Amino acid sequence: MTYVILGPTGIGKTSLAVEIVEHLNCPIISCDAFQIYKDMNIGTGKIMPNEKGFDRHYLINKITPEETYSVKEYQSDFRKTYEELLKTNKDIVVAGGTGLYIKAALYDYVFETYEDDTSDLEKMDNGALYNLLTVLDPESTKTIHPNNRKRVIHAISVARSCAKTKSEGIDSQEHKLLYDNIRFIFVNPDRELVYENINKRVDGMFKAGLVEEVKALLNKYELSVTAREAIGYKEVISYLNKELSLEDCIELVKKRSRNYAKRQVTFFKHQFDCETYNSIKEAKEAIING
RNA sequence: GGGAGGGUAGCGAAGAGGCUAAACGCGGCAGACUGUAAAUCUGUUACCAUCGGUUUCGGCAGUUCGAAUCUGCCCCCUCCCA
Repeated sequence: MTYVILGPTGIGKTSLAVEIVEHLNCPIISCDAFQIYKDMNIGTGKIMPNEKGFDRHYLINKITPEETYSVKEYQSDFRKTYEELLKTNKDIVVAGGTGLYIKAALYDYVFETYEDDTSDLEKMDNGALYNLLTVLDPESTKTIHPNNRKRVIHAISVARSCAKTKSEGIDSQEHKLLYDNIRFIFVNPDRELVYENINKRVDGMFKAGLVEEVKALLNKYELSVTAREAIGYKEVISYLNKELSLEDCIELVKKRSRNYAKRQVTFFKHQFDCETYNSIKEAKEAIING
């Protein structure tokens, strides 16, 4: 059986996963867009080598903060390690907060390889972009909001450089799980509690030396566009650039983490067919008792 | 004690007689999601309700067909001079 543990940031998913994995004696595949980076530890809440369960983890510390990474890469990394582990393990735990990554890994999503320079598109305004999309891939126009530049640009880019347009690609998929025996376990505690945990956790990160970690990171690497998006990192960078006071920086990190947790809940709730539990404890019992 | 400026929805902040249940920002809530996803974007946010209705802009009393906006008194806050 594969247990996919879903839940908003800061509720203790990792420790739950470790307990389960110890109990089941099985590996755990992380699904986290930032724990995949080496040397980004404190801010991502990553498990460390001296902690129990570390050795059972896959897909953490896999790449360097200089590398750009996205769903497509994760999808292939995940499937490779998952299928390999499946050969020798009865159970596998998948845990993480990056919903899209999990979805793309487990469902029949297809990402075509392509290269396209979008600098011409970046210069256009939303209206013009949307008009262009209407010409190149009218179907996509139904699901992408005109203000969502990022997606409009991407859809145009796919339409002009791939064999299929984005909407055609999606149409040709079956929207089915690729693997059998998967249980989606969604831990969804009361909002108030989640926010409280986040606030405490962020304070803890700063006490544990987040600022120092970011300094060291900047020293050692030229951060990639994706790596520098991490909450907790981008704000500390602003602080180091004197664009923010320490106090405002901490508050911002808390706020963005809360907003993020909210979005995660929405995604999990609607994108997966899952069993929902109000607490870590309940989720754990549900898994262990079968 | 003298002078000046203020009190507007959860917070910040516009509005200076009808077009205002009240701009905008933040926060909250809800939602979308197929290549930056810890990203990007949308809706909603006095109260009750389907149309629609009810009560609001420190308080009270006025002026007016009509007041958050004008007048009087009162209560708070900030700054300056004593």
